[in-house]
Amino acid sequence: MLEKTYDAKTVEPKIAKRWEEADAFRAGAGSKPGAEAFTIVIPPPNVTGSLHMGHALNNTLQDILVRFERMRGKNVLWQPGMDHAGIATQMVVERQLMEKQIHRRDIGREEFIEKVWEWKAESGGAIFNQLKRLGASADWSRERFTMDEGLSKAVLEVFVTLYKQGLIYKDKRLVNWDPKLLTAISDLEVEQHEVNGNLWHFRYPVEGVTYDPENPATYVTVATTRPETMLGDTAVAVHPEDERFAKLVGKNVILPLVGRKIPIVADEYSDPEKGTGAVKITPAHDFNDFEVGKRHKLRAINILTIEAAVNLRDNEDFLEGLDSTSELAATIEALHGQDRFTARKKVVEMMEAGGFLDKIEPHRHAVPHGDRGGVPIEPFLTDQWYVNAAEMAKPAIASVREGRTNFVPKNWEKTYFDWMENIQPWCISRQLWWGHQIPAWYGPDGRVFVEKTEEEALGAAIEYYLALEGPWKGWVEDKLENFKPGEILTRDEDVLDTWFSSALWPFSTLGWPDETPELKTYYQTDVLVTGFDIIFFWVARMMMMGLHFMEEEPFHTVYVHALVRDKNGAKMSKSKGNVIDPLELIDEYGADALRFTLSIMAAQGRDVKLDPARIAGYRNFGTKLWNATRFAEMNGVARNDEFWLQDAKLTVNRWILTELSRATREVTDGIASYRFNEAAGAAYKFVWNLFCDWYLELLKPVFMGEDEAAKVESRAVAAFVLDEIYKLLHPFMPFMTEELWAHTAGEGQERPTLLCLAAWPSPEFEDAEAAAETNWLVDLVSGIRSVRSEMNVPPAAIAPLVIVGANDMTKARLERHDSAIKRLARVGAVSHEAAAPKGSAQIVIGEATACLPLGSLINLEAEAARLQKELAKVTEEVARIHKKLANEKFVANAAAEVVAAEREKLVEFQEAQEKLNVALARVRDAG
RNA sequence: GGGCGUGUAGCUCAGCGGGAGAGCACUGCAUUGACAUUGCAGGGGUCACAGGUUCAAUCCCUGUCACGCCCA
Repeated sequence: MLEKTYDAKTVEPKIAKRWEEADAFRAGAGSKPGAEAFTIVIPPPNVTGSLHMGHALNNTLQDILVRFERMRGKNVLWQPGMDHAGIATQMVVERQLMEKQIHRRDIGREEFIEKVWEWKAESGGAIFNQLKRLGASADWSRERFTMDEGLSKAVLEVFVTLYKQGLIYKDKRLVNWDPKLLTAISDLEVEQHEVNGNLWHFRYPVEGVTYDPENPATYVTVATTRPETMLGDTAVAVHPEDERFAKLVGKNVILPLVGRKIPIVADEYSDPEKGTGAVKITPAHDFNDFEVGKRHKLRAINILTIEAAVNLRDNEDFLEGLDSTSELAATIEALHGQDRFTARKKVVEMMEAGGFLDKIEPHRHAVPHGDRGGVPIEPFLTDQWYVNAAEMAKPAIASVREGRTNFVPKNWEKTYFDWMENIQPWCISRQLWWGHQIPAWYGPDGRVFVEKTEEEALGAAIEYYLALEGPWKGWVEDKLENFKPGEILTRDEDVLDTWFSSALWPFSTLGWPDETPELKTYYQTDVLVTGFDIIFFWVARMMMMGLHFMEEEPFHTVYVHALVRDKNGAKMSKSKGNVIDPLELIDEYGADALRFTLSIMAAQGRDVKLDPARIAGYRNFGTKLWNATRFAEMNGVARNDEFWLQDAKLTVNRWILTELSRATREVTDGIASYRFNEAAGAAYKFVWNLFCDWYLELLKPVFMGEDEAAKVESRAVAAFVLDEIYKLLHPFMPFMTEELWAHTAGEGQERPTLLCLAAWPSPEFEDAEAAAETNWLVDLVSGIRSVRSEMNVPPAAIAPLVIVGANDMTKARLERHDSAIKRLARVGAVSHEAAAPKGSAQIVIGEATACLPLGSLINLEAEAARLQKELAKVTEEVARIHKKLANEKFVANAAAEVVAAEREKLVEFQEAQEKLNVALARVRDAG
């Protein structure tokens, strides 16, 4: 016998163990030979990560698909794994070392990387156990990590191939530089933060005239949000059509504090409406200025160190072309080595002291911040490696355009296209230690050799230098003769962006570049389930890499789910303190309740606002099913393979089987079309509102009755329907359903298979007549209950039921369901009369009127009011439909079946109207 | 500024061309028999606003207002 309530805490670990021991999630588990493959690769969580609500939703949806397809007999692989999260992981380990006062540079690269692996072995991948607690049925035996040997091999292969194809190259450009983490980051890793700043207005004196702050003709005023960058200014730009400055174009101004002569150029970048209309140009420290600089062949003078401190002394770029004046010396003395924010204050002070500060305006603007380091990023001129993303995007755009890969919901395509069509070169090098070190080696003259191994690079280098009649030939020969070939090349220190390896995930995890059987079977994968926030980071890049190296899209469908927010719609964030920990929810309500809530709320195109009260509600749903099983068990419901469902005779049984078919179709279609909320909703309604509320209630009189054949049939049917319910709910509530499945195997019997490997239901049974009859019964019972409640009839009171105007079919139905009606509607003897007895409450049901002679219990006035209200409603309907049908245009234009349906409705409402009129007259008579 | 999305019951949300729905909350009644993590019954909505298309609009189109997100 089942316990009274389901205890998730004890059942979940037990079931998890059972799955594990059965190896139930192994790729292809339970499938027939030659079955169609179904593959999902997990969006690899960060090795430093722990389960948050986004993961919970993401993995619940994947698990639903995977469990569903597994039960449908497909050869399923859900490929799990993690990415190495270059910056995040390095930060974690560095922080640990700092606690021991160790900087990574103290121990060197090799030892540091060892420390990272140690950290990973100890605390990395905690998220997998959390995913298991959620019930995720991935093939854990195939877990992959982007830094694994195999995946690293794939990274090398891809890098070298793309380099040789000219799609990866090294370039000197402005990058987003994180001065805290000391690495370049990609555009996508930059967040814009609105901050309160200032617009400082500086006056730059025009060359050749005496500067006079009172005379605007002697200077140009520029406005800037970053005063310290003025040290690197190499021009002032004005709009070509701005007449105010027309005469100045071509002249020079003298950069205050520095003394550099810089030109005034005409460039459309300058916005006459903004600031003063003139803008200072610092090509080395601003992306827009960099472009202006290119157009006007301006110098780019870098005046910052990698830590974003001012760098002037001994800075050749800066000093070039400057006279060593005392002003310059003072500037260098005051600013060299100052942090950018300190320097900003000082520059402003010095400008003010020199009379060059015009005014300061408060100004709110967006400042780019690194998403990991959290400090403002610096546009910084460095050498980095890039992928020619524009070229690789072309086939990836075509795939979506031509429908070989589809976004669900479709509107995300637009986001994808917008980004892909304006894509910038992808900066893939990072100045970190943790990651895939770039397979590039530099020769003595700086020439780069890109190969998979150092040996190959060396081979290529030797071949190159020996063939070259130049100064390095002898040098190389010397190294070779003295057994020091290792000194010929120096490896590039940088590593690759983590997303570079993640982009290979759908095929690198399957063994590529080797031609493994897994690769052959499971690529192309089927659907990628992910949040919209990584469409750019990840989805787009997988598309590019998959198409380039596999010549086939990595997946045919991208299902994009929403964000999980708190119940007020706010994004969950640590700073707001509104984060809900899914593990706490699992502890409190069980994994099934959390999963069911997330899936029933996962409507396409809308965020999930999660209120824990909802989870409690869906936990109750589980309890309901649990108790339904318990009830069944108490009444001898058990699997009976000898009973042939088509032989069922009782209307209730034929009805529930019909409804089961309907629910099965709804759940199946819902999952298959990624409408998880509809699938879950259909299952919920069927189980609670049909199976529990009506079917089991209708069986009670059967089980308490004398008809043994009816009992045998009902036990068999109820057992069958429960089995099918477990299956339908299994993708949503895997733990409880698996437990119930095992529990209901039958005395001393075992199920031939775990539920997670059982065959998905297929709807077959249909009996429209049984369905109609049961609907009638439900209407009758509900009607009587309503009246009783409104008349305040005590539940214990039993009234006789008198039927007026019943036809033969209704009479037969009343007889068939006699005991059920008596029990559920709490009525006594059922009889037929020509007219309603005096003092009756009356319920119109089809062609008949059901009367409850309540005698003294009835309040005639209240009953009259009740009937009046109902009559008013029906009359309104009659009028509405009447008007509609009287409209010739409606009859002429509307679909024939719509018109027919309206006519039918009209007849029904008119009948009800008549009956109600009679009933009302009867009540008034009695009064 | 560009793009995407959302305004439906007190709250959270489905529905998206032909009779306004769910869960929670609320009100009344019910407690030895599957389940109080329950049952039965009930109250509650000019479906943001204004136009338009249509025989018919919560649903389609246009505009307005409000809110959210992404990109500049």
